[in-house]
Amino acid sequence: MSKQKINIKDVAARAKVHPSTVSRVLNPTTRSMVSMDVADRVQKIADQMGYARSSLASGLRTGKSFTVGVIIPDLSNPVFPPVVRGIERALGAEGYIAILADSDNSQRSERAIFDSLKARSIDGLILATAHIDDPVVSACVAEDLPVVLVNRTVDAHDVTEVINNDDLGIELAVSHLTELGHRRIAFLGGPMDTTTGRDRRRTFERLGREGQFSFDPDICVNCAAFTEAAGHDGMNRILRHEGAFTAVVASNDLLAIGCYDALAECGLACPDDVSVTGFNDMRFVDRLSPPLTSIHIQHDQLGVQAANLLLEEIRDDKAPRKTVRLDPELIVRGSTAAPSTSS
Amino acid sequence: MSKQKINIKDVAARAKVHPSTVSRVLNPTTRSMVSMDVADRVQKIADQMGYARSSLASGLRTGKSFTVGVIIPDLSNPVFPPVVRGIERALGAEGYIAILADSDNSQRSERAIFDSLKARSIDGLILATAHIDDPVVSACVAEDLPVVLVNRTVDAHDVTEVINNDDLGIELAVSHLTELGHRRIAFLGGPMDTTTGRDRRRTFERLGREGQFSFDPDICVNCAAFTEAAGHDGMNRILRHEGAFTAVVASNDLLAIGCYDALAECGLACPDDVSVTGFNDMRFVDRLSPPLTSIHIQHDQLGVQAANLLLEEIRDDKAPRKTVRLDPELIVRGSTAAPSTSS
DNA sequence: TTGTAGGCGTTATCAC
DNA sequence: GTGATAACGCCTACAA
Repeated sequence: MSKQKINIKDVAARAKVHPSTVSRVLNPTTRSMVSMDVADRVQKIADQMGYARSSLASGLRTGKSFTVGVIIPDLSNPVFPPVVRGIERALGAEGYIAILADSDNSQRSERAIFDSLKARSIDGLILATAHIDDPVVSACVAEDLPVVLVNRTVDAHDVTEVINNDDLGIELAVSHLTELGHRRIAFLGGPMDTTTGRDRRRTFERLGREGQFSFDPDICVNCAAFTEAAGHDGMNRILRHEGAFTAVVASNDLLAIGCYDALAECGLACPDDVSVTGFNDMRFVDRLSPPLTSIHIQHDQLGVQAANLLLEEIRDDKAPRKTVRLDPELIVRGSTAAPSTSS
Repeated sequence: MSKQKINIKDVAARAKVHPSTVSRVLNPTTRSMVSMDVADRVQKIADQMGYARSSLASGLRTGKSFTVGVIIPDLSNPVFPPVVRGIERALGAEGYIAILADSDNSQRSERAIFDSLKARSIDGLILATAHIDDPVVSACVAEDLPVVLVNRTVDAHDVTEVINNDDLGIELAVSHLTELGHRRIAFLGGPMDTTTGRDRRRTFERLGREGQFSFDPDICVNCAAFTEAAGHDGMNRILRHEGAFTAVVASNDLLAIGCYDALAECGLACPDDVSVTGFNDMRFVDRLSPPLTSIHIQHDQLGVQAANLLLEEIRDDKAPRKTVRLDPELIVRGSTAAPSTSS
């Protein structure tokens, strides 16, 4: 049975060489130090015996664990699974694995997770949880732990990040609506302590001030979280105002879904009475009724590039911090239409 | 700076005690062996210095890593994220963490992932990927690695499993339809190499033979995968047959969505022409058009219980293998209605 | 090219 | 109750 864990010494004994020789053979970097015939023989025996290096022991010795932490704010938000898959695929290709943790949108548990990850001597960290002012990010920087932010970023530090071009995203949404003829546009924003929440709102305001439509702060709300419930709530706040509007830009698809609910409760039809745009183009929004016009972000690439940049930094201390900004795309579906002339 | 990792020796030096004493203090199990005052002092100093035990070193010495592997067939299938969250929550509460891997529905990569996990000396494994005959499960059993299957199971081994009561699920779907008056019911099944695929079909057939409706193998197909595309394809195969039917039982929500597409392409309306039931009640199926009648399974509990049973087995070699079968619930929505009298 | 020896940080075991 | 010692499995100067 392979029940019994076999180690480098066992292999050495069978191959009649010293354990260090076996170590050298099994290590791509040092393999060239050993003669071809011995190397082949050792390799064959190791395979036969089903030897597998203990990453604990080798990690202890070398200080590298080939393990990366990944913290996600909410795995049940369909934006993240594809990002996670991208991360895993890219890491796996290089022999790294991911410890995944869900912070449940709580900064406190993010911190706790971070501490627990540190104790496991991870080689690096990918954070999808960044807040504008984020102690975990600061800690990584202070401790020189390689870290890459994905989707969201922070203000303070020079940290590698792979984010969506949110300016472009909001521009696409707004110009789509203005081209349809909308002039009074409401905004359903996200939490202002995240860059995605804040920056999408900023861009929206800027476009308003630039005259692309008539900006009215009364119909621009910030939601407490990127959830359907928060979107529902936020939309109700907008509806309470007098300000007429013919369209809503939601800064996230879940908010848009909450918006759908609030509109329906008021007897407003989408897109006949109000057009709605989402953001992220998460899975299944094409099957809502009406199918949601949204801003498609490159979920997969977000993950893949984050992982690859992290590996670069792990391998090279001095690798410069980078910012990758991926361009999104407007996907027009049934939730947007020209404003009805009657309104 | 805490940049410099501090270890048990550093703490010992500062506290003027032997490293083993520090180890004893920091270890809940052995803390009682040391006098209260020394324990307190050491603890305080350790906290001050920001000491964090190296889980690598301690794992190497003790043979326990407090790490569990989790293999998921497809994280982008919305059934799994809540299961994963349940797993993580339960593991985290006990100081364990999860290495998550997505096998991409491929048995080959499942095997590769398994090997890579083994090398990381995980304490146990949770598999959501089980096939009826699964070499990875066999390997776990052979090597005495604690393993828990979730959602799907295997035939051959006596392995702890946390699964949905699929018999009940199909019964709920079928009796809902027969109560509505349906007599000719089609079946859109999953891959026959998974227990979920096979057993749901078996139950469906049994109910047919028992006379609950008229069973017709021509309108019962097995899909190659639990995906929309496979469901679409499968439904087309059903539609090609002469056999008239007024309802479809899909053995998974993604298949049901594919079914929606195929029906729409044929100009058949749901539920007016054909009623459809899904299975899993994954997130957002309540927002499809029409909202999908589905079998709600306890996603979260599936994960939580799997994690807890795994912890039991990790802690006690001799813990008996258990089977937990969670009862699902029928959620009636807009995709089912009485058959139209015209058909 | 291969062997030797020491240590990564922790803890089990023995001795005091 | 505390200290000393060895070992978990691996890697890497250094020596031969």
